[in-house]
Amino acid sequence: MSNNPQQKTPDRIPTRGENFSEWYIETIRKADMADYTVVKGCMVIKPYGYGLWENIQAGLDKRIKATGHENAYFPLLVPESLLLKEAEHVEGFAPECAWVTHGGGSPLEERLAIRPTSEAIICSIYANWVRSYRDLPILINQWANVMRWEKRTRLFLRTSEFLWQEGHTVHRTHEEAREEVLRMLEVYREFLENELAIPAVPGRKSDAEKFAGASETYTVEALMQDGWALQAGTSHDLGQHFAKGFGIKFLDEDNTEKYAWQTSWGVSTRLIGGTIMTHGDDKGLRLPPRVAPVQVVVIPIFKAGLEGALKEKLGQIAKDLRAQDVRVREDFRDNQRPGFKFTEWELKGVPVRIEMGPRDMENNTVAIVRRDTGAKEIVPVDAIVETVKRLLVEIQAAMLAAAKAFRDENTRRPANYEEFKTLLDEKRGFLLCPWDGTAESENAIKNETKATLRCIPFDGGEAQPGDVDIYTGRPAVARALFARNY
RNA sequence: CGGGGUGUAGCGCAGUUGGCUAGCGCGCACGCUUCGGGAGCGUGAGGUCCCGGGUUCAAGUCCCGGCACCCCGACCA
Repeated sequence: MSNNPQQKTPDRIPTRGENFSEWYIETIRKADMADYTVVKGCMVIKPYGYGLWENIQAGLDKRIKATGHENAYFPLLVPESLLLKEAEHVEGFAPECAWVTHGGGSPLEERLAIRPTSEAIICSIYANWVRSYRDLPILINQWANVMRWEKRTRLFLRTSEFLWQEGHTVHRTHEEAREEVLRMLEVYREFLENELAIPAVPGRKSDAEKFAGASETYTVEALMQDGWALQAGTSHDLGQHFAKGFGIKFLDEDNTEKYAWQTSWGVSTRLIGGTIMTHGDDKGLRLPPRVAPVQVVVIPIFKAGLEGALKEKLGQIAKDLRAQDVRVREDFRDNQRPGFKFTEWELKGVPVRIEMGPRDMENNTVAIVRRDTGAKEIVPVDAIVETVKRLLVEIQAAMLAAAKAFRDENTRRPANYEEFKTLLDEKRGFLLCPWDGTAESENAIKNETKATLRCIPFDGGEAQPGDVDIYTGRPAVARALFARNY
């Protein structure tokens, strides 16, 4: 629906400045990552988007296993009676549940929720598994789809069905559970930083923003290029709430029966949206090399009579790179011109492009172009592997550095509420300010400015002497990060 | 679930006070010439005009009802 049909050229994406949200959607679709389907909020994750997800999965799965967890799989359907066992939990999730009411043509005796998250089903099973303190801890993760009936959906950021991993652990003591919660939050933070080049801020959620049924929720909050915050991952201290609701009890060493302590933690395909909004530019995606489905694309510049020789030469280069575990795509299509291919692969965010044409053939060189800066260098063929490997590392580091700089520049400390509102309207970004710890203050700010309390950061979240709440003026108990959020 | 907008070829759109065989650009197929930053020419394929009813000699166009999607708000990983 263009309001300016005369000037809108097909197949080009809007700039981020013109309309960030349109830029986001168009980039995803033009880069061929995802598509809409007939069911509202249910998207197809196309191979290129799924390839990114697979790389995210691989990197995270490795870390989850390295911290002692195993994968398992629990059922999709949750009997309503199980969902009802934890009061706050059901209150939080019931409104967005999809229900199965019929099976094989007959009404079911009890309707079944399609899991919006798996605490209920998993806790009901854990209750059977736990008898003794010797059965603990239980350290299980699952990769699954979940469904939440969202009123307003958006590719990758908020879809009715989405993919995620959810860790569900059971512990003997609260201390052990708390360590687990913080350990996994740190896994997320480190993963985001080192794989996705997203510098997220770890911290604790306020009571109002907690997971339904948790004692405490911890989060890693990222800042998108439009100044809106994105909750990138959460880790919950579930206390004994679910253990009590589902009867997860064990006989401890001292021969007394005790309720277990639990955690859960997850990240979702939303990370794909976060990666796009952190790094993309007006040419399209920019994918961090470590997770890019294609790290290097090789493109021949054909000249009559040289097609075969160019393909052979580039094929060998691709092979040499693959031998070093570089993910390479050869674009040998003869129905597209080089310029078209350059644009297309830039749109798809491939970190490095290698071009070879007649001139290079003659000189035994290639042109290597990096996606993040556009810088081009001519490199002798026998230096390609080394150059590419160096560039992939450099690009990853440069992307993280740029994202960090952006986050830091856009984290501000308003001196008073007036400045808070002005900064929010004019600059957006993170606003770090003293908070009195009450929902009253938090809600008032939310209602008046649409900024929510994203977290009390681990680093910088302590109240300083003399700090007073940015809204109420009462003595502050912490410094909290506020932002408008996705 | 409230406010606004839009539904015409795969995509982006035009279509006059109701009128003839529903158009244009891009893309797609085929052919030739091309290829170092979105190629040119030629030929061609492609349509339940969102759905259902109504008015009319005649509906993409007017009327009524429905549906879907998008944008803006309230709820959320």
